[in-house]
Amino acid sequence: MLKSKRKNKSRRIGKIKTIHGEVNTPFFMPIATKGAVKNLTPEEVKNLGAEIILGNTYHLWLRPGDKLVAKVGGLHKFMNWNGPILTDSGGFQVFSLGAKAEEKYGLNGVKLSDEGVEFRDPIDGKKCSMTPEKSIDIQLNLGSDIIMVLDECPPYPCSKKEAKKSVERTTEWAIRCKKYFFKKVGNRKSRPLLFGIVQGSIYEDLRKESAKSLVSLDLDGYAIGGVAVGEPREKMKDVLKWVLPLLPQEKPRYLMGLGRPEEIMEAVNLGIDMFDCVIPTREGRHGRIFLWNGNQRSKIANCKADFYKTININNEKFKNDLSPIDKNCNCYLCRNYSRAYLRHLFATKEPLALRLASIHNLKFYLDLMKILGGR
RNA sequence: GGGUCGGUGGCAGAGUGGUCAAUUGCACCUGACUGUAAAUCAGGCGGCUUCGGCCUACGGCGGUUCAAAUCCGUCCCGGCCCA
Repeated sequence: MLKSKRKNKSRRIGKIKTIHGEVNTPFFMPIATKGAVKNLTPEEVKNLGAEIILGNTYHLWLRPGDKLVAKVGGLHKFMNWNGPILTDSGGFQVFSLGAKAEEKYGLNGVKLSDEGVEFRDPIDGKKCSMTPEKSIDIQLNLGSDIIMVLDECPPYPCSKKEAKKSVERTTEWAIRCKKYFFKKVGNRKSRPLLFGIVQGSIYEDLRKESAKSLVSLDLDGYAIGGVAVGEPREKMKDVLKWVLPLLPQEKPRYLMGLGRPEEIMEAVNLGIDMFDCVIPTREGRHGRIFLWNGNQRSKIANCKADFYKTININNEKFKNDLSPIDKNCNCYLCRNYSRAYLRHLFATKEPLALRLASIHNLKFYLDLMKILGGR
């Protein structure tokens, strides 16, 4: 499925086969949590160079409901995206809707047990419970191409005791997911892929234990989760160095939720194939724009982190700046509009600002992946 | 002309003797954002500072008081009512 090329021994270039077609690695998945990449049409996302997107089990289960999506023929049809879709399992919401959210918003968070997770829907307060089997069911109903097992993503910092517990639970849940998945899928020739998620916080033995037990399950691919949750950057690199050698060469590796461009570059160089992150779209909506910095290709080839910079287009200094956003970019925004115009759109809260910023930042990320993949 | 209510920081609008350089909202400035409860959130927002304070400010001027955005007099300006 995957082969490695180039001088850099760890860096890999290959393809992943899914029901909805092949995807070239390394790749970045724009995030369509609720069945839409915010502010963009699927056609636009595709034209920016995205080959695969990510949807979320938890959100789509609550709204509009996986049954409805199944009824109309799956998420692809429902949202009019005919490329591959990876669905996250809902495990991350255990983390993101957890204790911190409770503190901050005064809402009930989540209750974890060996059986599964009990959530309270933040929008209407309704109690919902998620189990490994339910997560698989939902993802199958959505028609996902790459299904993630339900995992427990602990916050940072996390005591070793808690991290150990979460690894054990994540492994146990992965076993249940696999069992249930194949019970449902049977021997179908064309079936979704099922990925495991390595946890273990910043503890070497736990990370390794997690990776080994998941690898023994012989899943279709492996993700590394529980990173970029507040730990020091060096720790994240350590995690990759501990885990990656234990993962099978021929199977895809997915670094969940990452990241900043230089983090992605570093991770690709260490042997990661798949990424997803809200940064380009969310930060774009907040006015942060990613810009290429000169000879980006050679800089990336030389692993230099200064191949890009960011600006906050809201800053006053751009008020009268009639120059293009990024003269090294040929996206719709950069071809047609000035910095002053984009700033004006943000300042006056014109929705077009969000679209243009999302288009540009996603193009930046997707172009980065092309360069990293030698495409 | 008479009566009446009011004039507060870019705007709106609190405060009605000391705890007021003055609540709050908007605007403005800056920052954060990593498997999206996120077009969100946080901080700043008179000037100077050796960071302890100092100076100038609640329409103008003049008073009362140890002390006034707050009380009194007067003038200017605005809204409403009566002639």
